[in-house]
Amino acid sequence: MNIGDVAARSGVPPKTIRYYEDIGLVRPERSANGYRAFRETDVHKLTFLGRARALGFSIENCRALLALWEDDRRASAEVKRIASIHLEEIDRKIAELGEMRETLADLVDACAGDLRPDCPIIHSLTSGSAPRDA
Amino acid sequence: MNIGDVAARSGVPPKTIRYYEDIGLVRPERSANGYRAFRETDVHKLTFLGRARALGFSIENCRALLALWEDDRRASAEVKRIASIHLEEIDRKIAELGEMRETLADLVDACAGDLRPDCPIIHSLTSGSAPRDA
DNA sequence: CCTTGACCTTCCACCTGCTGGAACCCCTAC
DNA sequence: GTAGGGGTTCCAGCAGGTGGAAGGTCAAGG
Repeated sequence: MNIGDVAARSGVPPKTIRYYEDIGLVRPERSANGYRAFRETDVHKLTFLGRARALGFSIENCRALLALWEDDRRASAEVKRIASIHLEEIDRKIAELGEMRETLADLVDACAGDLRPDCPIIHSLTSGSAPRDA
Repeated sequence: MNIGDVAARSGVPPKTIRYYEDIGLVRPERSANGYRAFRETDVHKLTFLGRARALGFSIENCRALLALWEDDRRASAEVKRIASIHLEEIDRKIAELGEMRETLADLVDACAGDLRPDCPIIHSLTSGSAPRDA
């Protein structure tokens, strides 16, 4: 199977597949003409990678998950551990973005958005106070 | 004022300040010895930048906001426009992370996390089905 | 006067995770 | 034979810094 077919079937773009080979996530064979020759398992691997990436797992986590995926004698605890840590990280990011959102929404709300130069957003970025009062 | 003092007062690390000079966000003078010589306004600018970055504004948005900050005749509408667009982007990111979180939380929840190899997380990444039932 | 240590300078490499493009090869169809 | 749609390699670049090496500067202490 050529890279284009694999890309179509796994949903991972050819460029990305080549990159994944580069960093050792997949190791396709080579045909006589120099083309990468993928097996069914490679398609499965890449699909797996695509899903893991879509859940926000880092490449390094993907590498670990892939190893566990390939290991019949894995302990599900290890998978759960990786996923839990990642989940916490996502929660942290959501919290961080949520705080940004709150502050920013308040500022946008407080700004008249007209032709006058006076602007609570600029003011807040300058002096660091949120426009809670006023 | 030397870069260390400015860093301490603005909260922006020296390395980052140099980088900001590199990309033209600040333009400190130079002392006879070659050291960067910052004025009070540079401290204010960097503080402004630090706050804007903390709110997640991109460097290019920061550049635009800085220009508006320096323009006495700005229209607050322009500031609000930039902030609103950024706010929408944050909302999109939060939504995206929220979806990841949901899926991942379900998976983590469904995983026994013991010594057995059977794992809904791995299974979901393999076959694409969430463990809604079971 | 010399040294020590904390500054400062520049430049270059690295991080994450790809993506775009150039220059080239291969294979099939017409 | 030639046009097209594959494939290949390698190099550069995105954001937004960060780390480190090699070296210059300056104030204080011996």
